[in-house]
Amino acid sequence: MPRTLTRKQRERQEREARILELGRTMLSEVGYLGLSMDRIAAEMEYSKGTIYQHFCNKEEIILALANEALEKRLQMFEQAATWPGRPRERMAAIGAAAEEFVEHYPQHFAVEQIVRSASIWEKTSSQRQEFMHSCESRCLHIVSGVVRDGLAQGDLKLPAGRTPEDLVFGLWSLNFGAYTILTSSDSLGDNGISDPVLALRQSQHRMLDGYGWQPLSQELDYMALMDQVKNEVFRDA
Amino acid sequence: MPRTLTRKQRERQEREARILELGRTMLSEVGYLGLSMDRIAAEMEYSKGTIYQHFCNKEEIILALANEALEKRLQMFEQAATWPGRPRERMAAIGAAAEEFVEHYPQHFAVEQIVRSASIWEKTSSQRQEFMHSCESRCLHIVSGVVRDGLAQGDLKLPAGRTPEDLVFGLWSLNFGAYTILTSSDSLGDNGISDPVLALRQSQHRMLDGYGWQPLSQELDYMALMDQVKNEVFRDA
DNA sequence: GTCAAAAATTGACGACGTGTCAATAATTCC
DNA sequence: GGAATTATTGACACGTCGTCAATTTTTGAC
Repeated sequence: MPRTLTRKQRERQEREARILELGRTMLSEVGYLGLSMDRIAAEMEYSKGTIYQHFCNKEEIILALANEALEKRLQMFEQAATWPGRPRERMAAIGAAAEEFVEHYPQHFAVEQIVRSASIWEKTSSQRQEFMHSCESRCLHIVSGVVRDGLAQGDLKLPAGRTPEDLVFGLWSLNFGAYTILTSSDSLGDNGISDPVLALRQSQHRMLDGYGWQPLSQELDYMALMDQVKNEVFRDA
Repeated sequence: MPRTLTRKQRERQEREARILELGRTMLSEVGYLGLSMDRIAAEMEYSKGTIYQHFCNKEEIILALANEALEKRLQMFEQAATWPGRPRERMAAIGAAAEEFVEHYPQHFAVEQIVRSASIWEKTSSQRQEFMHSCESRCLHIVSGVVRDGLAQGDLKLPAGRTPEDLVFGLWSLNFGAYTILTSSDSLGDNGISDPVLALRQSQHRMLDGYGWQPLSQELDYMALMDQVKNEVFRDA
């Protein structure tokens, strides 16, 4: 047989993909609590036992979805980091990728939030945990690489004792926090925050300005650049 | 009767306080999923029905705890905002308050995260929801007030069309995101982020520097100032 | 002090969820 | 064709939520 997978194995994979597909939909529609193995089984027209053959608990499904999300974002970051231009422009491109990710795969972002909050972690296999760590780590590495390029070119200086990763941690926190608040608060407008996504962009760029990262945002229109990146790099998505 | 509350009413209040106390402990020990009305009832040596007299579901308990947390932080922010000094120093004082809050009431912060992620919101009474919004709003107002003071004194300028609230949104996101990541990730150290709390401080100050807010962090040691605020204002806590 | 009305408390119950596993059905391969 | 292997099933034990009729306790009028 020249095939690497038997028919059985392919069917199994397809079914697993269907479970994840359904899981993602359910998760974004009814949340973590609404996601039930019983309902997945009913919807798929398989018995519960069969579903448990694939994922030994709810949380495994969720972490598998989170891993898909992280992989997707990693890929988008890798693409964004190749943007031609000075390091600071590439940072803006990554910012655009982060924005695009949340906008285009809202369920993916929702899964990330869930994994960070509910006590899902303990119930999952170390294999998937390691995969998640690895994605996170590589993602961080891409961004800190751009910071290192900026440092090498003398475009910015870090305070004594601070690493590129510390700077990235700030950007990461800012992004994660902003989108978490954004998706879980319906009263931002009432509090004078009419365009939180724009506010997030500004905050990011002001932060980089604060590190003295050239060219500063007075010299270059990063808002326009980010729109351009979203149009040119991620237009097909 | 000179008393405003009857014995019955006082007993009721005390029991309610005990429920919340127990709820807070359980929540931080076993998480949202581990918190069960059955267990609360057993632990309190009352029947389930009695507990339901106080809170008509799990989520109400959690939101009540969240409200306590928000009230506590509001109080700390109010205190911090009275710090004598220029607006930017008062911002640093508020940053110190935020830090102190998370460190000193970790369960409180954990509750906030839970409310923002799990689908708790829909199941709760509008009364508690409004209280939460009100706390949030007042908290924001304190901080944006300091920004307005800074603007009035000419210490910073905002980009065209941006409100003080947009700036505060950035700081809020940064803080919330950082502490969320911090408490839900055990691999930060492996990724070169050895002191995330310090990284958060830096990020905040760089962001304010980016807005050109005087005095800049090169001119004034905000790290020392924050430590001082924590020692002098929040020493007793 | 007595006792009926009101209020508080109880816990069995139905509905639903998880994860298991002996029984059953389908598939493989000799 | 049929024994061995593998896949699938769904009843089951257990746990949780929120309800509500039944029971106990408290109240206050006499």
